[in-house]
Amino acid sequence: MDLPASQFEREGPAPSIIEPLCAVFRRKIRSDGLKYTPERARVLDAIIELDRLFEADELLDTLRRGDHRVSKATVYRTIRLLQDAGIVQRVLSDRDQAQYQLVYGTKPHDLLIRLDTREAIAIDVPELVELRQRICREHGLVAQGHSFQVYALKGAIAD
Amino acid sequence: MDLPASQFEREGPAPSIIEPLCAVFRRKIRSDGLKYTPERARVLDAIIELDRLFEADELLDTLRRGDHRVSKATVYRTIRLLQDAGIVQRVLSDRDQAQYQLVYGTKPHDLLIRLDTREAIAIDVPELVELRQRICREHGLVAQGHSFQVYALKGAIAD
DNA sequence: GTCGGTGCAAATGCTTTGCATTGAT
DNA sequence: ATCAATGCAAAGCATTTGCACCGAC
Repeated sequence: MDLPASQFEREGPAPSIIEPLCAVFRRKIRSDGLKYTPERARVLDAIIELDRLFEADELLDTLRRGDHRVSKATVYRTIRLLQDAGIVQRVLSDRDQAQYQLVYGTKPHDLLIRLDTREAIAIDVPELVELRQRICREHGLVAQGHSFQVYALKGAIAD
Repeated sequence: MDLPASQFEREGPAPSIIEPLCAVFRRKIRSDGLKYTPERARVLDAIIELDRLFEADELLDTLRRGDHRVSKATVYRTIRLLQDAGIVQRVLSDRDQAQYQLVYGTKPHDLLIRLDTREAIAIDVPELVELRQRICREHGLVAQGHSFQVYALKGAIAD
């Protein structure tokens, strides 16, 4: 597991436990007058298979292991399409490579991250919704989502 | 400087309202057997003058407006030094250019980020400290820091 | 006088783009 | 048959690095 991410609440179509993601993607692609190609399907498959934060690079590696190769250019182009479709989101990061995650149909995660093991534990902090509303109101804005990570250690001194 | 995916409380020397930041920087630089040059001083000045999240680019622009120019290479090299000194920290971001902020002697900043303009506003949310303590206690851990960002829009529908 | 620092330009490394060919519809 | 998609290689950017000269100590 790697560094966290911003999670946004989704708007738009329902989470859809029934409809597979690839179908959602295909529908969106076609409704834009574009074509649903095997390469695009494979990129999405690789993302689903990875099932965690990913970088374009890792996707490329995963895809290379398959029978059919997908070019770097297509991987980047597909990531962009998936972002436009609301299926993938670029996450906040302090690394040099962009990081993405699958977000379609997920709730926002708040994370508790162990600095020693880098383990990330999903936590539920309902009061943050109210908190962020209050903050936004004070600035004349409307909250769309949030990201909260707590960093911790086992048996440390501070705090 | 790898860990901080976010905002941590500083350890080490006191926040120092008396001692100017440049003096802190100079002391650190010299204690490492390095040299405190006018260029390095000017970069730190520019950061202090900007007084907000910044990108290397903006720093360069600010510096160009002055009489003495500082090269791009030196700006990047100095940012790295300032990170090592714990004066500047790279922040989580989903942009293409890295973003940094002054952190020396400051409390962790929580951020309010406008999704439309990408503007990041530092906010103070003191209750998060207590919140994170509670969360950590429930997991038998000790909090070391946290990261909180709220994403918002002007006059949007949701929330 | 010594090293380390600076500016410049070249090199990197991630990401995007132009173009000729291929393929989904 | 059409028009978008693909793969490749080249181009674009942000950032880093090599090197000759410069300056803090």
